[in-house]
Amino acid sequence: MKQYDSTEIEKKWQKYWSENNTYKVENSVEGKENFYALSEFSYPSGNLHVGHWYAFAVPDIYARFKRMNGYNVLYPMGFDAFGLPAENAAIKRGLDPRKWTYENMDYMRGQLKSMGASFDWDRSFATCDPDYYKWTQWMFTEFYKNDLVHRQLTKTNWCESCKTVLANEQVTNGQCERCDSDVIQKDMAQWMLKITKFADELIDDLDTLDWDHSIKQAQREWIGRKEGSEISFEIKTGNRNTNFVLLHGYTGDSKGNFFPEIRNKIEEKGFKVQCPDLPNTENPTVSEQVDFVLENCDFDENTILLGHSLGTVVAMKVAEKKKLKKLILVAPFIDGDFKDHPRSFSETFDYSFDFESIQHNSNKIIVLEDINDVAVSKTQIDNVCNVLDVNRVTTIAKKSHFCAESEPDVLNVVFSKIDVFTTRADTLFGVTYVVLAPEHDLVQNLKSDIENWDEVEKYLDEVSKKSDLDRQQSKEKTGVELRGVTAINPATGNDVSVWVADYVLGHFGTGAVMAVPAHDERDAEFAIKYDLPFKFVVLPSAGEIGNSRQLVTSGENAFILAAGSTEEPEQPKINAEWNAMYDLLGTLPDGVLPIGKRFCCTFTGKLINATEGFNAITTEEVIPKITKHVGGILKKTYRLRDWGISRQRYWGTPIPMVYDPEGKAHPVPAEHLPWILPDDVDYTPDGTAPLARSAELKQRTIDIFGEGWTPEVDTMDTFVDSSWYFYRYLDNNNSDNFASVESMKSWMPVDMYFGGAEHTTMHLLYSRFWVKALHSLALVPANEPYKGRLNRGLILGPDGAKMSKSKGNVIDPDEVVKHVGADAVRMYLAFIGPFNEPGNYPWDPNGVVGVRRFIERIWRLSEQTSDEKSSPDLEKLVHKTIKKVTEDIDRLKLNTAISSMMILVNAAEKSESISKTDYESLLKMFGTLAPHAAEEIWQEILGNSESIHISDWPTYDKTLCVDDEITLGIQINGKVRAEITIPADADADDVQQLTLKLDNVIKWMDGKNLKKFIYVPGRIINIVV
RNA sequence: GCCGAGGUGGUGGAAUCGGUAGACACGAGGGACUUAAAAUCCCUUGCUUUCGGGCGUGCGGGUUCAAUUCCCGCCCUCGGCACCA
Repeated sequence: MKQYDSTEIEKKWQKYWSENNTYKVENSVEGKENFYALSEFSYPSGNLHVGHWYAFAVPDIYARFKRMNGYNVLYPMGFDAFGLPAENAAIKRGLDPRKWTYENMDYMRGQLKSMGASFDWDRSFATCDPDYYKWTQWMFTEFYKNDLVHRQLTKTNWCESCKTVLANEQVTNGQCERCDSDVIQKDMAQWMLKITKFADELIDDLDTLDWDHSIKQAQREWIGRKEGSEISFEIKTGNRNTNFVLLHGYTGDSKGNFFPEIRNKIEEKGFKVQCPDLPNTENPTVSEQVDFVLENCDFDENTILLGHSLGTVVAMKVAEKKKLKKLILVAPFIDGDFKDHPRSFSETFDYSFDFESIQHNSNKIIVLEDINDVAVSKTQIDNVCNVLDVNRVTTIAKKSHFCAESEPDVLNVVFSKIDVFTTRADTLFGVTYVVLAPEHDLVQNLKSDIENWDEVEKYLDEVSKKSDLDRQQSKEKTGVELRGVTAINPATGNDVSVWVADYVLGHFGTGAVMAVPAHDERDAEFAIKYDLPFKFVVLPSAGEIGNSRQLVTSGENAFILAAGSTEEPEQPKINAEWNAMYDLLGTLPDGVLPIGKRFCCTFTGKLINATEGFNAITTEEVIPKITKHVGGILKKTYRLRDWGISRQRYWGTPIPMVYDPEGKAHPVPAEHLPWILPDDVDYTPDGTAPLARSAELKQRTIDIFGEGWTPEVDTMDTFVDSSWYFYRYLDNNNSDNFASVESMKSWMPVDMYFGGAEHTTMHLLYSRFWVKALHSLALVPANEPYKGRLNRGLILGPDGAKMSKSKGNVIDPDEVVKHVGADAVRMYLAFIGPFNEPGNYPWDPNGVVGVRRFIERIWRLSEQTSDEKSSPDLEKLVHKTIKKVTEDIDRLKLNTAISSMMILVNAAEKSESISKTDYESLLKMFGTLAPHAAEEIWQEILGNSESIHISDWPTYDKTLCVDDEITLGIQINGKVRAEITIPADADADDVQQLTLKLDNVIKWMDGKNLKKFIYVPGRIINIVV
């Protein structure tokens, strides 16, 4: 018979399938249900490795299984072709990234075809095709129009080596995940996608997905929803003599909406506020306004002077002459350089200032800048800051140019309060101090009130020198008190001290915490070190003493002890604070100590030796009550932050935005999409965006939009490209839409999505967000992309270590295919371990040869086929095997599916012959794993004329899957001592009689009396003596 | 520290509504065929043993006629989160 020549037949059938369109998929087929199987598409790195085979060839087995089971199966393939590695590799080799990428894709397509996978190549595409990124850009502009995208000045993760911004997900332990160099924080204007808007949905909708529990859990933790309260602590600064003068801007007056909230607040607190109507507001001259203020307003060294817009010019002129406590400049300027403004102020405004006097007279100067300001440019603010030593607060106003009735950032500068986030509002009565993160804006804003500023500044300096990693690892807590600043506990009205310490993180919650050392270990540590007081909150609760931990003090300090301390607490004493709590809760606390130098209470709330007779109340009940009582709000916070997608790189989707001469951003209209990536660019990275160097892009923008318009020059994070690619397979030639609604309705959501575990909190989360965003704009029917998800494991080198060139343990699949054939490689990878559980499996070169042997045995078994029926035993085994293989492939337990086929082949070889029908059943199952060999046998040896891969899956006869006779183990006192073969439906009494007659049984019963006879049909016999 | 998954021969792994632990394969040992090798085929292969048996699914307890499987307490590995208030 013919030898099995894998190289020859694989080439032959790959050609045949391609010519016969065997794997062509229609969007719908009469009488068939659609099934969308998807593998994460690949990056065109230039060469296929074993991981690609595991990712694509093994799921192909499942796709074929579903197809033969009557589904219309889509199993597509494309390329995620934009991105850093392509660009870096291209730079290294001095090639054009475009050419390099497309050449790689051509080469890899050939390699992918060698897998014998059932991809429908007509549906393929690459994300760098203008036809594709046109839609990426279109979606982005739709998001922009619907407030799902905004531009923001943010601290970004910057990799100095890659010269680009990284997403949080791309930073591991403060290092770049690609090149391991330290990531630094850099302030940059970034385009942000508002993923946080969907944070709740992204968590809650996980419940509707058929994913592994641990993948869902990882996403939940990544999003990191915390429910708690946001509570304000007012700051007491200055004294009763503090007074305010507020100066409005051009065309303004003291009524209208000139900071009404701020004026109310000032008055509420009993401070004097003067808010004059400046004369001639429609057409002012600076001298008349300044004179008016000097004549009509009272100033002293306790005056805080605030000016807004044109009012800042007046304010500065006033400050030349008056000594002030503070000068607050909201959107200031010191020149009349306004474009397109109805009035040039240069005519009547004198822009010569005596900056030295202003500086000298003003104890402190604060400048507020709105990054979206339409009236005052960044350059104008820069000019102010260059000549004056100011505290510059850059922010986003509620309304451009700080024109809203309520401008919280202005209020914050005038009247500071500390907003804290806490999940334990029930411990509010136990707050003994408040801590700000070193990055907190207030630290700078309170500068003039802080008596020990030198010390604070020194501390901030030290902290800024620490890397994130250092900060995490430093064991000892450090911090500095802000002397002269006091916060007020809103629950008690008591003063508490304010500290700055780096154990509070700037990026979580509000960047400030209320410290409750008695109920928080970190606060306790800090309080002990700096000798801060402890106050304990005990709710009358039904906690158990067994779960409790005692707190005892020694001297002034408190320590937390484990349960079981024998210290006897003294009788509780209720003080004023606890009475306040009682009033609020309507029930008396169990008890509160300190008494003398000893404290005692529990974490769970049950006081040891508690006064009896109080109603229990839970933390959950208390939190909303206390929060409401102090005017706080219940709030959720998330670990997840908005997704910054701007990259200062060349090889990516251009962000389709342009800026008008005022610098305001506009989306590129749909008719100009795709907004083509220019190719007249020197893309060598230098930290600025390569697109800024394109003359063509600049000219194109001017030609389309007009003189003075400039293009956005950043490109998008590649995770954007891959956030919607699964739609494009459905309808990849559609030029009117990214995919037709009908095609999305018939295929989406993806039934089974195969991919790597590393994407759990990146691609998998981003694309879920993307689909939800599209869904919220009614652009797609379903609101989740993937119904099923399977994370695959990793294929390790033969030494059990991760494959890497440096370790020399890399397996080249092309080499192995040459040696044993693609079929053996596919099957080996399926056999290596369960595909439905992500484990890491070492590549065993002998193992793949063993699988090749199995393929040859099936090949040779074709000689044993006969027109006669198989022997009854073999026939039964065939049906049992069909049942087992069907169930196992369906569950993606491919390893046991293969093993049961091996058992069948072992038995068939020993048998005289196997019926042609039975052999064909085996061959069909085998064909999912080894498509080429199966096709060759099917058509060339067995003489069938149609492809085996479009045949129907074999069926099994249930009655042939059960045995008439079964062999059971016999246990004596739980130990297996004998076995017996009996009819499957044997009567229990008969079984007992037969069993007790067996020699081995008699021997092991050793003459003892039978106490109990247990017979579990089909399972076990156990004799108890 | 918190959350999740897991720990079974020399190796990958099988068997979990509690019921003969180690299927299948790799490796190893022995044999057949061969001048020889490759290939192929057959046998053995958890450890131990005085050949009766004893011990064995990370460790220690428990429940049960019976535990890899269920319960309690630990240890270890991997993954996620982490000075998260």
